[in-house]
Amino acid sequence: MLRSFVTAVRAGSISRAATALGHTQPALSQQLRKLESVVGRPLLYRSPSGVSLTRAGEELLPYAERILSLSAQALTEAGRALTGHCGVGLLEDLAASQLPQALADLARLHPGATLEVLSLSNAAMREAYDAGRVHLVLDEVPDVPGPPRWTVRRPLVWAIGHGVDVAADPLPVVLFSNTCAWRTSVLETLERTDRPWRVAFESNSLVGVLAALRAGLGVAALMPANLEPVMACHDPDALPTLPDVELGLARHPRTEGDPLIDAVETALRRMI
Amino acid sequence: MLRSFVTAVRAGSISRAATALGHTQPALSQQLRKLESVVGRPLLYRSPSGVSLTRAGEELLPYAERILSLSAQALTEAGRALTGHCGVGLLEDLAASQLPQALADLARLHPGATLEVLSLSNAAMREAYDAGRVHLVLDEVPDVPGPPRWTVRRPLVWAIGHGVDVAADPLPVVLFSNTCAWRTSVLETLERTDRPWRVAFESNSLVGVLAALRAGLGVAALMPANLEPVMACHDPDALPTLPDVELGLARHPRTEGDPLIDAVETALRRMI
DNA sequence: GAGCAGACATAATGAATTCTTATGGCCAGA
DNA sequence: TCTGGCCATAAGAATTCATTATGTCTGCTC
Repeated sequence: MLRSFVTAVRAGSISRAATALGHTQPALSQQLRKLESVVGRPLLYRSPSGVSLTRAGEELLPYAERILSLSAQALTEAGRALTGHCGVGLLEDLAASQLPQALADLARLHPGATLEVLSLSNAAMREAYDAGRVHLVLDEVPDVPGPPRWTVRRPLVWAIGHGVDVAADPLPVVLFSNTCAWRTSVLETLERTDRPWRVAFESNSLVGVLAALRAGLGVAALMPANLEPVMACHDPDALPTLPDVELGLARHPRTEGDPLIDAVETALRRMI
Repeated sequence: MLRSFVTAVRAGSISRAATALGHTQPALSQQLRKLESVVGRPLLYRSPSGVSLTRAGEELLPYAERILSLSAQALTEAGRALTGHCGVGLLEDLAASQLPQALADLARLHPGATLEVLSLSNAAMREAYDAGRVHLVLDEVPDVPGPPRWTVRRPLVWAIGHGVDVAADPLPVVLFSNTCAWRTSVLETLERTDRPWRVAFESNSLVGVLAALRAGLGVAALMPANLEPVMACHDPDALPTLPDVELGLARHPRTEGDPLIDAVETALRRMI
């Protein structure tokens, strides 16, 4: 039931979620309706182009994801008693999401294991990976320090700073100043649509970008997980649609067969 | 499925859990068996006197409780957008359990509300309650500052300090030094069974008691939620069985009808 | 503007899962 | 030895769940 909800939101449509889950569209449609009757209010806006979250849906989503991740971990890991150490390198945008919390849950389930999450610059990340201090790296595909074992595509969305006029000309844009791989693709998107823009603020950390948004300095491209609901852009035509980003996971070859690293890897794959 | 597990553990037997959930004993028996097949290892020891936790069961239990509490809250509270303030007074043994975490989850679901959890001495608690700074108090029945709206009975269990010999004569006992209502009932139990004992350590905080146990200073009576698995007493005949404690919830009359206080109260009732 | 494609809703049938009733085994206490 | 409490198992009944088959709406194309 919660799985249906989360999948539908991620897929953007009930039909796609249904095929993703290996079911039919009416089955998902019923499940979602039932979930809404349990909650007592609608969770999704239905439109001929797909579904989008209502206010109540936005509040439920993080809890649903947390519950699913806790369940999956508790049911598959309980009593396995893994030990060892695992270093995980994350893209900063992912490190700010609820992914580290889920990793913390996993660590608590295995008191004999230590788990370390860090997000570094590309160069430092590669160095830590080569040195064997970081065993798993989840990052954008061009930047992963090794052949990706699997990849996922995630969308980017616009975040509108507090009080910012979307129609402003030129458009004030808040950017990551470090060499973020989608920095260029965002700017290319703006150029291609002949939209005048200016750099309103640059920061080399996500919290800096979020602070600039809260201060109303401009708009920025973020992953949905880092988007505060009040900053969501509700008019799809106001700004050009952004390209997806492709994330990939690299695993250090020396860790092949390590049960703890296996567990962390499948946890990451499940939660991303 | 998880609900069956948690209820069975709390009830101490599958049959009692079944009636508590309004089902029959074979139904629960099947559910638990299925859960065990999902996890891949046994969660409960079955005996003609009831059930007890295996190692894997002990690990799963806190996660199961967390998942259930998150689900219940997310499904009933999503989109209600409560505001206001609620002060909650807890018995120290409860404040150390996972109850505050669940209250924190509730608070996160209502960004417009503030929630404050504190545990004070009986006198200070009553004063805060009378002054209206604390709106809900969950404590032992003799100590609640007002007529309890509902009560629950919870067992006490023995915690064996690290390396302590249960057969020692006299038995070294670690006690709360503040006027804990079950201090006397524990000592009465020992007296009644003609078991010689001595006070090995007194502390006025739970962390002090736990530290003394870890240091191997003696045995102590705790609520099961605060019992670290390694300290569990596995031989039911080694020490006399302890009486239950009766907890009650008092609610300040001025808060009647407040939706936020309503939500917190039902959350407490559900999780205790 | 007619037709088409994609997306969601609804209704009814069929398949699974889940619960119940009925029964048996096991251990403890009288 | 008998009785009562507890758990396990088996088979039928009931409920839930998913599928197939439609219908409606919107947006897009010609």
